[in-house]
Amino acid sequence: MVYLAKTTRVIHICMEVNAMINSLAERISDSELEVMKVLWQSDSALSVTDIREALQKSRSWEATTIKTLVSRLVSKGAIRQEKRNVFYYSPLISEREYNSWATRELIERLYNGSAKNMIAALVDSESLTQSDISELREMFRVEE
Amino acid sequence: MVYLAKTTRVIHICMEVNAMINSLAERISDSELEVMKVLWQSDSALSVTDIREALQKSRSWEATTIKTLVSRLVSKGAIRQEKRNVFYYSPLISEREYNSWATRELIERLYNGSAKNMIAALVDSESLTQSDISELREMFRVEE
DNA sequence: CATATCAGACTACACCTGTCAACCGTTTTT
DNA sequence: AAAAACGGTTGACAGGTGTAGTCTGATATG
Repeated sequence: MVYLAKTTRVIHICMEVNAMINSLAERISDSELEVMKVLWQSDSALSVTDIREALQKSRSWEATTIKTLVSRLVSKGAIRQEKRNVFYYSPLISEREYNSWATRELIERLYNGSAKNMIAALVDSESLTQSDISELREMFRVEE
Repeated sequence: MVYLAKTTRVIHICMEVNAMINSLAERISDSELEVMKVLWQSDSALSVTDIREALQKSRSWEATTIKTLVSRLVSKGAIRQEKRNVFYYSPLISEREYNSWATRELIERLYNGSAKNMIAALVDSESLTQSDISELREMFRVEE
């Protein structure tokens, strides 16, 4: 994990570039992820209020809590803020990228880097429903 | 994640029971996992010294560090200690169980609970090698 | 037996995370 | 214009994590 204590502007820019190039050097925490999901879901940038509104149902967070999460995501280079009247936030890393990064990380951590091992484990831990399996079978039949 | 603010003894016992029944309510951290892996690899219980020896190559941790990790794992109910001359430790949760629990958790977190979505993502992020794919195809052909 | 060694307990400390309150300036409402 | 509401910044605090030092009692060794 990379620690960026006192980020100067320069370092900040580097982080952004970095985030774009190899998608994120730091983990996104559970709560932060909730915020990311909201941003990913929206096609335009959102303000804190927007985010809060979107989360109303699932999480009853105070506005400050969301603000904190958002700030942390900015420091991590996961999202970008853009000043209009108010700050608007949008992701710097796509859900797709993040998911596959995180999945890869898990595979590294637990399955010795072998995706196949993971899938095999899923199959024989009976975590897959019958319909999962048939869809997967379909998928692998078509894929070449 | 379950937070137990002021844990009373009772709650603590519940946690332990819980850990045994449905294998672990708390996450195992990265460093802790290294220790778990060593224990999983061995068929007999190990002392801290044994663990340290096994980790010699990969991690140059001080003995106290390992002891700390081991203690934390004991509190979490992930391993058990057994007094001989010295304490010997062995897993309470199997690697298999842990892996599939953690994988499930990731699927919940990122793929809306659908294992199929995760696998699909892996496939189209090109994280799978050609040989992974053929092995998987094999696997799904045989599975019924 | 005396000393050197070591295992285990306790403590520590910085950083991360979850959650929020207080304060402060700007914008909107009365 | 005064008051209310809102957005942003700072600070906070408890619990988790990475990593390790110190102390104390047991064990091994001369």
